[in-house]
Amino acid sequence: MPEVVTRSARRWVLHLDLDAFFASAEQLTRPTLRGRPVLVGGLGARGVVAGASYEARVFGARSAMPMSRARRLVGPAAVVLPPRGVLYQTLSHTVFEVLREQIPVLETLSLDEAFAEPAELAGATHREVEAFCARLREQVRDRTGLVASVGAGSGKQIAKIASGLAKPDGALVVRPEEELALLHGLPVRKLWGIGPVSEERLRRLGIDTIGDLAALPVAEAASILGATVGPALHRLAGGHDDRPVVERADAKQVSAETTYQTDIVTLAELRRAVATAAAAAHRRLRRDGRAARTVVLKLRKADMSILTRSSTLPYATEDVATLTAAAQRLVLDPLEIGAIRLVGVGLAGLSSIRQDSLFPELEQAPEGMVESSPQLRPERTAPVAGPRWRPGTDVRHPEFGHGWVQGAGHGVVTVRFETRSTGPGPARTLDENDPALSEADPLAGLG
DNA sequence: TCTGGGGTCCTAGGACCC
DNA sequence: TCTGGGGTCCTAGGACCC
Repeated sequence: MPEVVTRSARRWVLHLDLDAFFASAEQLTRPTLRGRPVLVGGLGARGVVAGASYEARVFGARSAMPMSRARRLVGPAAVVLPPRGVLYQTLSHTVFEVLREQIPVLETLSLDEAFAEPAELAGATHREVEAFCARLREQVRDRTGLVASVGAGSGKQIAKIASGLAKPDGALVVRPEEELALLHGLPVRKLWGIGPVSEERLRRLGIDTIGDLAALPVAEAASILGATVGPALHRLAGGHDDRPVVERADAKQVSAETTYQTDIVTLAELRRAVATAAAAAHRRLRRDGRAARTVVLKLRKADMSILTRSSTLPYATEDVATLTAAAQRLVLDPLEIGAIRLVGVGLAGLSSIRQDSLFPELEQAPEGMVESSPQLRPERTAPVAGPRWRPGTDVRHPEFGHGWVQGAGHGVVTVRFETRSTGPGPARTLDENDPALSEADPLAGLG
């Protein structure tokens, strides 16, 4: 047994969170959008908000809200854009790189959040931690143009709560002697791990604040919230949080799912949708260089209930035909179970069997040519007879440079020519068939 | 006007083995 | 003709996170 080092040094955990990340990334690369209410998310009838700028939040728009509702709240000034995942991933990567230059161990939670426990802050004073956080925020802003808020405290829970309170564009370092009072005054829902169901269950019992939860006997917390989660949350509510900050492990599962504009009602349609989802999930599997043993089919019915079926193969494989066939064997007939709005395929039981090949180009064979029928429109695609250019698309013009489509229709397309460094650019209306106009890489907007 | 997509972890029952 | 207990794997569902 290694010797246990008892440290009297005060522990400081940081939580960094980018402010309105998706919307800010749009405003960064498309200067015209700065100061305007931006909604990022699905554009179709079943779309939801993935990110809302602070200008849009003023009207009550929020993440996870149906886009139609957010649109109505914000009104005609709303700028609605499809997500540009590549851009967000690239910016996120840069932000984490900046952080890693000073903090070697980083626990990323998502594209826009990370925990850190800088060794140099062990035993630091409140003032020193504040200075450190200020420096981090400044560096993120200087190097990426993005605004991050930072929270700090003696553990992950308090650090995360602090960053939430620090938003927008702030930092909050909670003194150890102030933690309990801060924690106990907050509603239980603020505790990481208490969602709508647990919140309601606690509310019925008159437990509204984190302080109320902490005052409960552990056994009662366990009976309300579960034998594992209950005691864990009870400890957090009492301010006990010694969970370490560790690098994220490899993903345990990859998946791909699509909500369709109109419900799937026939077996033939469902089979095509499963093939599409399996192919997309397989692309992720291959990108990660992994093989999968378990295939999970996920169906969301029209009533929003979720049905899953899974099957485990005798060995892990990266073969798309084998994995797709396994998914197809799990399919249920919509005529029997009812209309289906979402189809997903998950691949689990992952192992990294990828070996370096002498002839890697031989493995770059084209994807299985699986296409959804014209009737099966995923949420993200344009209407069948829509205009040639979709709003939000990145484009390039040899004379005007990089830009993005603001609107299209009636044979013309309006393009805003600008990037991060140009400042607000001019809008030009061009013929939709203008041969000089071509689709461009979203990352060109970072120029 | 309804409710995305990508994940993690927990629970509980049954099969199967020793 | 009765009867245990532990461990592991698999499956299905559900809560929760951003």
